[in-house]
Amino acid sequence: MTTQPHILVVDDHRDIRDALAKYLEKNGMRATTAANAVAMDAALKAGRFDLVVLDVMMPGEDGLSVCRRLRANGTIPVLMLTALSDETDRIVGLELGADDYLAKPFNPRELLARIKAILRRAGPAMPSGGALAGRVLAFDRWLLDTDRRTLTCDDGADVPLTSAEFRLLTAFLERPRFVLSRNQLLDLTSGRAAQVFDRTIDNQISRLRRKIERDPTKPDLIATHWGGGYSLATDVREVKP
Amino acid sequence: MTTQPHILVVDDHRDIRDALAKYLEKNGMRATTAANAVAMDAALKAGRFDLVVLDVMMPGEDGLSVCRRLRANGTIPVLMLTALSDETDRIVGLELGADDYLAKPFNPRELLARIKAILRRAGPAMPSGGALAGRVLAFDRWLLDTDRRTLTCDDGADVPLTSAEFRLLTAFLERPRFVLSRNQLLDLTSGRAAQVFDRTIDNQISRLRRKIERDPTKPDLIATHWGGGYSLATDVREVKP
DNA sequence: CTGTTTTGTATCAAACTGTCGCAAGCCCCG
DNA sequence: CGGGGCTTGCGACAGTTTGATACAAAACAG
Repeated sequence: MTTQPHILVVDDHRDIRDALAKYLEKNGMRATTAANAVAMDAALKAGRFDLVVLDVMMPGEDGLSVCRRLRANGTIPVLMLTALSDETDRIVGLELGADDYLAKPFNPRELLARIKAILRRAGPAMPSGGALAGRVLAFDRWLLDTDRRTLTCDDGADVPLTSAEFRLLTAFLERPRFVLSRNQLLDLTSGRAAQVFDRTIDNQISRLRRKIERDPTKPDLIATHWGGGYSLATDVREVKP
Repeated sequence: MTTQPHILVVDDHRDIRDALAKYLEKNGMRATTAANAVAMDAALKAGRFDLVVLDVMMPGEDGLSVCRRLRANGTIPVLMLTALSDETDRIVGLELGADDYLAKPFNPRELLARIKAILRRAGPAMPSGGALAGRVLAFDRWLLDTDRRTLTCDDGADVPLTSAEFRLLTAFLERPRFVLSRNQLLDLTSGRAAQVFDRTIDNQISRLRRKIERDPTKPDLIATHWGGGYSLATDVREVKP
């Protein structure tokens, strides 16, 4: 596997959450944690994940409800955890669309094995243009054709984008007005974690700005948030294909 | 799923085997049974299956051994059954490549749910060998007749494809919008692994582009993913035969 | 206003890709 | 059976793209 799989661990117990994340990271994966459904939604919106490990028993929105919601909105694989060894509960979870189910207390090695089994199935099938494949998006005075990866200006000028620029722009267009940290952007564009002094994203922002900003000196479209990251400072609408 | 999934049930107990097959058939699947590893091999050779339900404890070749063999020879999903509830056994099965594991005695409803969960993942990526046989596919402004191996343009022009070009194009058409690495493409088109500096796929992509792209200088249909591979940047629809 | 941290961008080396040309292999046909 | 034409794999080479480093400019803290 060239890039590490990214796992989102959702559990209300901090100790379980952190231990699990640490164990996954020790075994060649990237892990992010969320304490409840709300935090999970934020994380999903902000980053790209390959699988969600979801505790059924949580205060706030129930794990089963969350699972149904995830299934309705996308295809991200879900592995459910529960303190109950109740069979009915297990079946309901699977029928709601979970990909697997594990009863607590569990052996972390088994969890890892199950995660790998699911990823083996789901992994190789990654769509290319993200959720935007085949669409045409309009923002500011630009039109982005996600198939041809070209930007067309109001005045008819065609600006070609490199692969990295396209992925960066796409990350923004999927989350207009949302502030994304360098880490998140690096995750979204190349699926890797940032190194200590990583100016990669700064550079790509700079290059992208040079192509799409009216005046790259005073950026309009991509805003800098000091100490925070960047955001797309305009709305995006989809053009009927 | 348009056609019923076809399940192969491998268990040495006739009563379990038959009851399971009947239950699966009552729930919208096709089921075939085999009493041991030898019978399973015969069945796999004779028909196309979507999943194998495999008992671990069998006279003759052991279920774990069978699982390892299945995994080595292909990608068909495997769900293991066992009388033991031993955790180690379960983990070994998963690490050998089983997609899931269920301890006897089990609730058939849970088995069905797990089968569906696996198929949901494995389903979209159907085995390639001639999945397109006898069909006519339309994409962009082209029509590909997979039987006659001819490519016809909107304007009526007939473009002949070489064997390698046809296999490459087919690989893309079976997985529109999915990024395929050079390794995967080489595997799909000629079944071999890439060498260190292997420009074979680059060349074939170049040749294919010259035939199907409007402007081979600025490819529209086959997109390059820097450091990743290539993808078909358009949808594919099947034309009624 | 001064020192520190963060950001923007130029520059460079390395990695990656597109394409050309050649040679070996294959097929068809005379 | 031999020859010509096509197909295919491969090395070579030039042009892009990319990440890292370096340093100046900008933003912030007191």
